[in-house]
Amino acid sequence: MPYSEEHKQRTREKILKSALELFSRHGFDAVSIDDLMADAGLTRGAFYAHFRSKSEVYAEAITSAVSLRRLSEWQDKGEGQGHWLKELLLGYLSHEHVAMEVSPCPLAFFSTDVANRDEAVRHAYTSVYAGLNRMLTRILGHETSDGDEAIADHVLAATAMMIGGISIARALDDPQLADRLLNTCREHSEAILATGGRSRKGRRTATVG
Amino acid sequence: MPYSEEHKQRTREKILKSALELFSRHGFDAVSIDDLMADAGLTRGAFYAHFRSKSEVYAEAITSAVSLRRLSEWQDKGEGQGHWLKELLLGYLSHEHVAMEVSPCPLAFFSTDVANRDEAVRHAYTSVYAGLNRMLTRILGHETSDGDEAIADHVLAATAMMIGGISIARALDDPQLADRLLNTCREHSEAILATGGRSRKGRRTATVG
DNA sequence: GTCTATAGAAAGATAGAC
DNA sequence: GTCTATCTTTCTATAGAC
Repeated sequence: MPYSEEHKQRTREKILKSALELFSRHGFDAVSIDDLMADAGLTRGAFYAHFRSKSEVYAEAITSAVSLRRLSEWQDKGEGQGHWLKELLLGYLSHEHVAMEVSPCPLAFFSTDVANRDEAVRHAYTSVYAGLNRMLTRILGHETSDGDEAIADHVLAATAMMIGGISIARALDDPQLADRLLNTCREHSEAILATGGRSRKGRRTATVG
Repeated sequence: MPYSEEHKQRTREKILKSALELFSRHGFDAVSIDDLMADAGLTRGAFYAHFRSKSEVYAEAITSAVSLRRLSEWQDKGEGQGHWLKELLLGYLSHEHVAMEVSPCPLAFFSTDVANRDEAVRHAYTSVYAGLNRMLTRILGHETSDGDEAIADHVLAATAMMIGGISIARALDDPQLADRLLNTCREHSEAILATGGRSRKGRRTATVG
């Protein structure tokens, strides 16, 4: 065959990178397969050698976007947990993230769009969301006896504030208000994560499938 | 003229009601003007006697959806503030809201979609969002000397968690996880609103245009 | 104000050459 | 694997009758 397996893999990743960028910037329906493939440096026809449908590439973009690996590396840096947490929140709730100067988080940029898509897309979103919260719970040392399947309630609340904060900031046309929103979400979510839910009655955790 | 001004107004409100419902359920691009007008009991052609474009009806749907009036009434009920707050959060972060059995909040259901639309839409979203936070700040009695233009930072953080929580819950395909998410967001946002930001350094507030 | 008819553009997905 | 060509559907917006 004239194209190596490795070449196909590289092309696939190029398409997924364009997908994350374009779907984040314009939404699912506003991006055509023409747009997507042009951004990846190819044409329409090549698309279907990699994905069966537009919906499939959307789901794959969600799954492949979140580098949980990177989150894992952070915890092993040996730096203080407080410092690590501050860095994470500073990066996530930042103007750079709103302006997409860094890789956008699909949990925030796709959220309302995902609710309107098919079951496979919603499942991909759920997996990534649960994975992120599981990882954060573990890194912060708040896991229960259920092992790394556990997600702490206060982590869910904190990530909801983070995702909500950046989503709203992106929609606002008032930079000053967006700025205040990002700052206060950063402070409050840090407080929630740092206390480890200890300030709340019954530090409840549970497992998810 | 064969149609009274009152009749036109009623038709307009019917279209806006359908717009909120359909745009919430399917997203901006997935709703055609045909769909919208059919839901309102009319046909395509009548649309342009009420709105200049699809984008305009979207912006109007955001503005007209949020009944700040209702929020005002609540505060005058004379019931304890804690009880009032609990009711608000129970209604907002509920399955009924996710399932759209009550009128959906465009701040949550439109958020990522608004970021991709034109300036008028983003301005409508910003106005409604600022108005909600201003109102909550005032009702909770945390306003500053700046008057009712003031928005308290902790209110911004709490509404971000509320909006983020319901947005994510809607996207998830795991009802159990969605349930836990709604509950923990309710508890945490209530805690943030109830303390009035007193647990945080420098209870900062500022004005917005 | 509301209707039907239509113009004009663009979309998702497939077919077949290379 | 990637290309161009095309089928088929759907959309926004306008025109003109009532």
